[in-house]
Amino acid sequence: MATRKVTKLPRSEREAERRKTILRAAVEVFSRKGYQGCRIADVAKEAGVAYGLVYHYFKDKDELLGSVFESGWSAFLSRVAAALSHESDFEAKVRSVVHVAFEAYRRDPRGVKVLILEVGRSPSGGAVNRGGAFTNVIELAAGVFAHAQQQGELPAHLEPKLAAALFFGSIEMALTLFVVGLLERRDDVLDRARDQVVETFLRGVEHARPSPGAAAVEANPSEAAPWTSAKSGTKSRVARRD
Amino acid sequence: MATRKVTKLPRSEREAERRKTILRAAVEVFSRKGYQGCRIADVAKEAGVAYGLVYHYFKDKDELLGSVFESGWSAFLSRVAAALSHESDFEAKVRSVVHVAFEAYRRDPRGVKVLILEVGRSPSGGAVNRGGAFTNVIELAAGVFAHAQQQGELPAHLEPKLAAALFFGSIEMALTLFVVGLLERRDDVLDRARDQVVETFLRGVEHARPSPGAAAVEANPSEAAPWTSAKSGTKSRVARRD
DNA sequence: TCCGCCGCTGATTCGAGAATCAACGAGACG
DNA sequence: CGTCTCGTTGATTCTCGAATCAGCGGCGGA
Repeated sequence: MATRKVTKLPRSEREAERRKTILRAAVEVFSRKGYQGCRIADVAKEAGVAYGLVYHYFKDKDELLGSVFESGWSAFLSRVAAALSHESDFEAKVRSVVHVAFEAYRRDPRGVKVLILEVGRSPSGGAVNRGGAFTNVIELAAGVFAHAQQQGELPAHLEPKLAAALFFGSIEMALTLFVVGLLERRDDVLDRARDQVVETFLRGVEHARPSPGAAAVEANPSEAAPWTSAKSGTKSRVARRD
Repeated sequence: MATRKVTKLPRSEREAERRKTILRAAVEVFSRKGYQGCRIADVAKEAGVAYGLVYHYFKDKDELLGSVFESGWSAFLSRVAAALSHESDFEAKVRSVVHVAFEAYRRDPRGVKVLILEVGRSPSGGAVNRGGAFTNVIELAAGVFAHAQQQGELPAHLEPKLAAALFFGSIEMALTLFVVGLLERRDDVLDRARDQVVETFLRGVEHARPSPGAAAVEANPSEAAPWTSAKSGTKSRVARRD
């Protein structure tokens, strides 16, 4: 968007730029039509380039979609890894990973949607090793849980891989609520949801604590039930376009 | 499987039987190749019928796949509803729904895989109203949670829909572990996993209690860590073929 | 036993979209 | 300023699978 052809870029940079443009367009189309449903022609049109150019940058459809997935997923993975390395105690780690996931969604709902809707779902034949990616996060997280168990921060009888699955399953489905529009994509809603995910995972539904500052809200009846969006007018209508 | 053509059935019943055969075949192929990836020819071959017959029973591909989804999903929904109506207190409801889900997986892994891999994931254009189905369960469960809140069994500050999402997200991802082969599909593993799902959801990872009878196991070192399957030969290479 | 209906067959048709390729022209380089 | 390179174009070709349809034969009824 920003750079029109006005700015002269050296050959190589212009090329890399093109490639990224196509990749972005692919994410866009992919998020609308799904892995199998999208046509190369759509991607080309979305990117504003000729049909054939897509094949100049990517061997075939599989490679294109593979790249889309790859770049999104590795970005997410590295953010998660970074978050984990910044924190030392278990609760903080859990909190920061959830934070990363929600932040990613806030930043790029489309991209997250693509990842959510495709990871681990689709025929084993596909070029993209989604199954492998799925396995990776699960095992990364499982390592964290196993470590927490050794530190005595977590009951020893839990299976770490399963704990990891419950963790990411919660995050994924929570984000799915937003993706499908059951919850409104609004900052305050996202924040409270994030807290509830963390609390429920750590302490269970029965003992989940309210979001920090929720007490204040509790005292103010007019803002009492932010979930049910009493006054529809406020921000409402976030530009739905998924 | 059981009935060959030996047993003479009245016309109408034979037809209904055929229809079911095709539906079953569709589930099978569908679970292998995915919604978009499967070809009608595959379904016909799998069912052992002529290509054209598929079109005799189903208007087109979409209707076929819609029926597959519909029948599986409605069966699941009614079991869930039944389970809910049998129990009165909150914990029991949670436990029994998880039980239903795991039981469904035990009975028909392929079918569950299809539901898991397709529900809520795919372009909104699809004939099947998967999104609607997804919304349905979430809202069914949300009702249960809201009711529990009124009974004081659950903190009032939780958003019921989100709680429902966390609940089903946990179940789904737990089953996914089995579907992709990260956990072995064995009765004892399934049982323990089921308990851990319930416990983690109700009380959180930090306070999840061991499975009933785990204490007994705890006392017996040889059976100590069934998760990590000390003796390697046991689990290893689960016959990946989903 | 014979007739006619209709469940069933699978080769054929048809369209959609993936992948190719020959040609064009803008920038690089002398 | 001319030429050459290569990014770019989009019509063309080719593949693959959805949907059709004309006819066959098993089954039930008379």
